[in-house]
Amino acid sequence: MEKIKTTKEDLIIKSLEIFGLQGYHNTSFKDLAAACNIPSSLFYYYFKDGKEELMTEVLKYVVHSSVKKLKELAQNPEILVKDKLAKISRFMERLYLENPAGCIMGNTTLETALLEPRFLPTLKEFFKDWIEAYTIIYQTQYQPDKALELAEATVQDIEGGIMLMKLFQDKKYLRNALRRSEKWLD
Amino acid sequence: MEKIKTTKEDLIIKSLEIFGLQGYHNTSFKDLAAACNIPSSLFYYYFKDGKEELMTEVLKYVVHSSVKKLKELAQNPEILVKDKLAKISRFMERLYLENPAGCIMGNTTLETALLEPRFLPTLKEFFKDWIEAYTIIYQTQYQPDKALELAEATVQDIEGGIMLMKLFQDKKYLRNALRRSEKWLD
DNA sequence: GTCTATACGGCGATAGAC
DNA sequence: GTCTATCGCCGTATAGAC
Repeated sequence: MEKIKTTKEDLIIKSLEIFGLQGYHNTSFKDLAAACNIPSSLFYYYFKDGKEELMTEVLKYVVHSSVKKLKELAQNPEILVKDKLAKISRFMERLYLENPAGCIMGNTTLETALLEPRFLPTLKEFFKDWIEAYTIIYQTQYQPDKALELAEATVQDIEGGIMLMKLFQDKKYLRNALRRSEKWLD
Repeated sequence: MEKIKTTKEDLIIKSLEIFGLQGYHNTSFKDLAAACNIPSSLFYYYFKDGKEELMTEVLKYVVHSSVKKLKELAQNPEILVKDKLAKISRFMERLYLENPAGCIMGNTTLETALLEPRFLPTLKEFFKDWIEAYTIIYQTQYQPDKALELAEATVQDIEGGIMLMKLFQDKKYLRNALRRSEKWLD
């Protein structure tokens, strides 16, 4: 019988949700503590530098739980190229389509890129890896330069789609972007 | 000799700049007051409901000073269709290419769409008008449905491009999006 | 219209008991 | 590891003199 205890990862996962919904600056330890059912001071035991350190770990968690898997999928030689794009689209739909927060990495980029240098490396890694995953796939039918441009355009289209989806509460913007991303291969 | 006095529009324009750089929640009246060289309490004379009302007027100002002009341009019968797209691209470059804040409407959408219902109508109007402007132009060579989809894709591509430009400090993302927007016509 | 002064709450952060 | 208590600061907002 496992002892039920607070783990760092639990705090990160719950904080991820709250930061996604409310944004970084607008979220207080009181909000996070309420969601985690702990006193807010306990966060300083796990994250001694406070909110900035917590958010850094939240962003790193997102990188490792999403975009790293995307890259593995893109590099997997046992999957047909056409199927890879379909799988990535379904992965995106699972991540974003039912998530009112949208993409926390996009949110945090626009909110903090000019203000919090500590988040930049992780945010850059996220988008770099994401673009790389698409580039790998597009390279099977395009020259490297063209594949990179298509990958960048796809990521931009998707992030813009998540923005419009959040604003208009209409899933078509993300769905259409994913459809367009698949259209480049056949 | 005009008397130098504080006008509501001066406050709005200066606040627009600060909100763009720092975000809505992270900007205090102290920040705004310092930038405007007035005591922060004076904002309550011009905007009795405080920060929320000020931001609402900032967003309305952006709609009227940018996207409304874009629509006029798109509808102007005296300009060649191909030139319209080039003019819009140059308009976008002027607005965003040298602006570290990026697009305040995109920033504010991601930061507040779930939290501040008062901003939603103006944010929606901005993106609706922007998409409409492109739709009008694309309709000269495409069916209405296809023109709308191209317009939505263009706006998504540009907003995603502004995001990546802000993150990587590289103008290519926006430039490429604008180039792609022009590629659909000839 | 513009200012000074201030109330009041909430924030991040720390100390220290258990 | 987890808790209670608390500190000092900064946020929005208001009162009222000029």
